[in-house]
Amino acid sequence: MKPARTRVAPSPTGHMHLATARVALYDYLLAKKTGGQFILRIEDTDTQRTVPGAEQELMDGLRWLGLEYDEGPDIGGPRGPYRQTERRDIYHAHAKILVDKGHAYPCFCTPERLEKVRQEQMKRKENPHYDGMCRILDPDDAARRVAGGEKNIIRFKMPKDGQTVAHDHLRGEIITQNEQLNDYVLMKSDGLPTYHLAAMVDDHDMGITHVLRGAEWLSTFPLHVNIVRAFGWEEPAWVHLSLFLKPSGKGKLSKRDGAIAMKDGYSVFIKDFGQLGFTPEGVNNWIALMGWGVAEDDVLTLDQMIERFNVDSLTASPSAINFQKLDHFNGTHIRLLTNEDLSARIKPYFSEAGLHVDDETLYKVTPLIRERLVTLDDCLSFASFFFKENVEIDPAELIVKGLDAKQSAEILRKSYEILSGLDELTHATGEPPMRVYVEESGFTAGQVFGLMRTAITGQKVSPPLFESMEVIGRKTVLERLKNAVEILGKF
RNA sequence: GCCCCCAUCGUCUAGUGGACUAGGACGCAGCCCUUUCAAGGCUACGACCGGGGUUCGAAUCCCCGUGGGGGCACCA
Repeated sequence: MKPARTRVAPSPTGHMHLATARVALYDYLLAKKTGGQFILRIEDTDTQRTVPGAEQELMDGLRWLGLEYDEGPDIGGPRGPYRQTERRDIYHAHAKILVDKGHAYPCFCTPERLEKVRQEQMKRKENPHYDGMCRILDPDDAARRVAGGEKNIIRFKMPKDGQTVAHDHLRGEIITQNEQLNDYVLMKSDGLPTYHLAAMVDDHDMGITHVLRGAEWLSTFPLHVNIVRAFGWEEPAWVHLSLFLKPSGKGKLSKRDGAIAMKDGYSVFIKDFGQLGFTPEGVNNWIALMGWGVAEDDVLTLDQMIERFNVDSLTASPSAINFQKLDHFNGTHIRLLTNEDLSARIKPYFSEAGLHVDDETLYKVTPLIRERLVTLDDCLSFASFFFKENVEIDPAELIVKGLDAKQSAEILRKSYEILSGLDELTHATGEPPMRVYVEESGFTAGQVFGLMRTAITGQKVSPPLFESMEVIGRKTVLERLKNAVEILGKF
């Protein structure tokens, strides 16, 4: 396959969300697979909706995911600029070409008139559309009015008869009766182009070979094809990706769903995932498989995805997002990390919680919790006690089911005695004598070890007990046992 | 309302006319392992939207329904 040039072209109007990330992922995979380039282009022609910081968030998001682009607004490239507001002249020149060729025309209608026309059409139960008032103007007259400074916009002159046959890579031919199509606006009164013109011009100008975009563009697809053909350009391969649906499957996933997801510790915004303890690997794997059919072995790293990727195996039907699957992929990829890597990744969560973490201890703790982590921040609930001076114990937790305070105290006293008799406390030295004690005492392993766990870790759930004690160290373990006995003594 | 797209387990999907008793993954249930929680292993449950064609043969091709989704801006 020839090297593909792909692009992700988001508009900086809000937080970067899942759908943008997936388009970018597939763009990236296709480009890397074929030895081509992946480009970031900012579509900021709606100056009203542009929000400060959104562009930076997009760039940060792509980098966090590991989707390094080869060309973009901040790094430049041979086909720049990569911000549409910096390409005004290009669009004006191209709009003029279409007008000169008779494929577009100036329109002098006011927004007020347009609104009135729309109202009347709706009253008559017609489809709202431009009524073509300026389409039939004499081109020379129109040109004179424009030259005279009269306010105007440029509309595309859509063919009135026949049909448009457009080819979507995943769906085949999409045939539209031209009478269904509208004379869409190409150039707005603010002097900036609409998406329809800007994207077509840029994709051509930047040598894009494959246009991957959301299926919400399918309805204006025939328009776009007509624009490209009016210029006489070769078309890219059009790939309309299936939409992401809300977890319920009811309706397209929207930015508003972010707030809902956040309550459960999830998000639809890329910026949040790191904070929530998700890894780029997990997120990539998750979104990759919504819309891309992999028969088996679906745990994939970016490199493995590149190897396996194939545009033909993308799916056309919409997919409901499923956060449980994100958890699964996240946990799986965490377990795939090396000890050093995982340690480095969980360290910030401890720091943010105000805990001082020394690397030596951390390297010993990480193997103990790695297979228990679903998200990186789970490290806090499992391992905070390793980095605290004292643990807080709920006295009620020290009374194990089936035992009274006296018996519990006895177990802990005996444990203290056994462990304090050891020169060294490790997993290997600590467990055998305790096993013997369990055997001889008649208490169950669950009772004895459960009590010790509470006393030493302050938690009912923790990493394996003896491994944990080894990390904590003999001195601290004994202190905590003693402390627990004292607490029990107050009963 | 009009136009367009889609349709396999609850969810993501494999399947491109015979190898389908329809495969995998998540979730769910059970069992094993086990000092807790996990991880891991095993097992179970679970789907071709309906109706017509085409064909010796259809999950797979065609048509019609139905359902779901998207779009109908001087937004992208």
